[in-house]
Amino acid sequence: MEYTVQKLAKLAGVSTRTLRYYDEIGILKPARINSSGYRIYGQAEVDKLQQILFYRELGVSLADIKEIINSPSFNPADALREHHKKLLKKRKQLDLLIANVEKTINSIEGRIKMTDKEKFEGFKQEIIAENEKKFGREIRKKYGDKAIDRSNEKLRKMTREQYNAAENLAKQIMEILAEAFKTGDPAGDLAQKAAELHKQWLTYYWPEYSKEAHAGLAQMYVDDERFKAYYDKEQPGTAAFLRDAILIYTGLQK
Amino acid sequence: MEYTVQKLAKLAGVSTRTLRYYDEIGILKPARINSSGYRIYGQAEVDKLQQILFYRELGVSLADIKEIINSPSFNPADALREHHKKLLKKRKQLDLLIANVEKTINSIEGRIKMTDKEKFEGFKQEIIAENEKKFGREIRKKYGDKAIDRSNEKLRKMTREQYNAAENLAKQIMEILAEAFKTGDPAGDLAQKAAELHKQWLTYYWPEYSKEAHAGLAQMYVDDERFKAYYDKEQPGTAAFLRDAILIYTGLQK
DNA sequence: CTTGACATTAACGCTGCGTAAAGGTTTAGA
DNA sequence: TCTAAACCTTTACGCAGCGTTAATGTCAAG
Repeated sequence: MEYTVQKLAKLAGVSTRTLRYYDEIGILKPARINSSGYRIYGQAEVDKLQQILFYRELGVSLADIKEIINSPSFNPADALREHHKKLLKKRKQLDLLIANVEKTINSIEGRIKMTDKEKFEGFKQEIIAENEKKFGREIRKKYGDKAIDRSNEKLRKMTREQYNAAENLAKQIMEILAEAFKTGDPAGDLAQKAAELHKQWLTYYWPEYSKEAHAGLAQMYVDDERFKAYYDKEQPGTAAFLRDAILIYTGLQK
Repeated sequence: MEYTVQKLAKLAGVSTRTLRYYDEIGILKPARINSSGYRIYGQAEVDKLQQILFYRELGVSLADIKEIINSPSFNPADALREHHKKLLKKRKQLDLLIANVEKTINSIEGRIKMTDKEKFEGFKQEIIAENEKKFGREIRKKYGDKAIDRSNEKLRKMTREQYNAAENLAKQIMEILAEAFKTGDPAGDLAQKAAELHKQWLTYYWPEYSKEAHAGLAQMYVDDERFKAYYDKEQPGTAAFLRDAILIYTGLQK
C-alpha cells in the first residue's frame, strides 16, 4: 500500500504540513519521490509515523524522538526515564508558580478586604462625629447622655451588612413615603407601612425602642430644618406627613 | 535618579536586550530619549519594571502584563485568577502526560523483564538438557534417577538471584582454590575453605547434601576428563587437589 | 587622540507547526 | 479533448521571549 501526503495525513490524523515538516527535519522521509516530485510513503513509514506520534503524545521533543527511533542502540526506556525526569522538574516549577499565584491572590484579596474594612470603620467614625455635631446637644438634652452613647456604640459595632441593610431600608422608606404622600392619608396602609419600616430602621441605630422616642423624633423631623430639608427634598410636606403617620402609628397624637 | 539601559538592567537583574524588547513591544518605554538616541529611564520606570518582573515571575505573558499594568480599570486579582485557572489546566495536562510516560516506562520494563525471565527459563532448560547429556547416565547409575530428577527440579526452580549467587560462588571457589593450590597443602585453611564453599555451591544444585555424594563427586572431578579439564584449565593438578581437600573435609579419605 | 566601555538598530535563531501564496499535476466529468 | 476541482510542490512569514551576533555611533578617561 502506498500513500501520498494527504492519504497518510488522514490515516494518521495529522496535517500535510506536519508530514512535510517531518520530511524537512529528517524525522520521517518518504519511501520515494515520484516523477512529479510527490512524496510517496509505504507501510514502513506508516509504522514509523505511529511511533513518532506515540512519543509526541508523551511530550517528547521531535529532536529526541529522532534519536530514539533512528538509532537502534538508543534505549527507549532510558530516554523516557530522562524525559520523565524533565517532566517532573517542570511540574515542580509549575507547582511553585501556582503556589505563588495563589499567595499573591490571597494577599491582594486580604489587602482589599482590609482596606474596605478600614474605610468602613473610618466612615462610621465620621457619621458618629457628624451626628454628634449636628444633633448631639439637643438629643442629649432630650434623651440623656447614656442613650446617645449607646446609640453611637451600636453604630460602631455595625457590620457592613447591617449598615447596607439600614441604608436599603432608608431608601425603601422614602419610596413608600412618596407613594403614601400621594394618597394624602397619614392613617392609610401605605403611610402606616412607612411608619412601621421607620421603626425598624430606628432599631439599627437606637439601643432600644420606645413609642415616645419615636414620636419625639417624628416631631423633630418637622422642627429641625436639617431633617425637614432631607425629607422634603423631593416633595415639600413629606416631613410633616411622616410625623403624622408616626404619631398615628405610635398612638400618641395629641 | 536617571538610568541608562545598562544601569537599569543591572539594577533589576535583566538583560539590556530585555529592556529594548520591552520598549519595542510597548510594555515599558523609557522616560525620554536623549540627544544621542539613548534610552533614559526614571524612577517611575523602575517601579513599573518591578511590577512587570513580578508578574513575569508568576508566569503571566507579557501581553497580559501589559493589560494589567497599563489599564488602571483592569483588576489584577481577576487577571491572576484567570491566570491561575490556566496554570491549573496546564498542570492537569502535565499530570496526564507524566502518568502516561510512567505507564509506558512500566510497560517497557515489564516487557524487558518478561523477556529476561523467559530467556533465563530457556537458559536453565538448556543447562538441564546439557547436564543430562553429559553426566546423566553415569550419575544416574551412581545416585539413582530420583536424585538427578530432584536436582534438575531444583535448578528449574532457581531464580535469577540464586543462579547468580551460585555462579559467583563458583568463581570464588576457583580463586581460593588457586591460592590454596600454591600452598600445596590440601589440609590447609585455604584448601578447607575451598572445600567448604564447594559444599555450599553443591546445595544450590543438589536436593540434599551427603558427605558420600560430595566425596564421590570430588573423585569424579579427577576421573572424568570433562570435569578435570574445567578445574585444571588454569593450573594442572587443581582437580586432584580439590578432590584431596574435599576428602579431608568430609573425613572420608581412604 | 585613542581606547574601552557604553549606546544604537537590524537581523537571525529557537519549537512545531498554521497559514498563505504562487504555481505544477492528476483525475473526473462534460 | 477540454476544463475544473482536487491534488501536489516549494517558499516564507508568524507565534513568544528574548539570546546572540554584527555593524556602527557616543562618551569619559588617560
